[in-house]
Amino acid sequence: MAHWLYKSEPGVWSWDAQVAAGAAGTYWDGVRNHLANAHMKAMAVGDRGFFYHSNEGKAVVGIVEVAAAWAPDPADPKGTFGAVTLRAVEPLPRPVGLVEIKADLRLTEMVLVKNSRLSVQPVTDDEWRLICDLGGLAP
DNA sequence: GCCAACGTTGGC
DNA sequence: GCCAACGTTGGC
Repeated sequence: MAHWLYKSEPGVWSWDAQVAAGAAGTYWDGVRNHLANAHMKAMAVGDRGFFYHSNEGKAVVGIVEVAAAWAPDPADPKGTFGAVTLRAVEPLPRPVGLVEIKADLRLTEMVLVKNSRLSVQPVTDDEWRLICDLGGLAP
């Protein structure tokens, strides 16, 4: 099963808001980047991902999973862009900061480090295990 | 608040 | 179809 990372500015949509949305989850709309869109199209229900706070916090704070597969965004007249539905699974006992990720020589190839602007990113199995470990979770 | 990196737009 | 200009993102 593939792993992913979703960025969100906590001032706009925070981890707490995601948790409050409950098991039904929320439609991750607003993505207008083709690569991010393609990643969401590739997701399967049940795929897990990291929830990352950008700008403020700058840390992986929790785990989410895909509750519903990609569907076109009604707000996009062309139907090109869409999103999956995400629900919160559990918080990281210890958030893993960007500084910590950048300092770890095993994580230098992470998309978060190499292409920090991409809002939805793939995460390798190794990266997944490492960050879960750093965050105090069993992978 | 600045600026680098990236994506998109539009003129040619 | 190229590429310069512009807007946006996000780290610092």
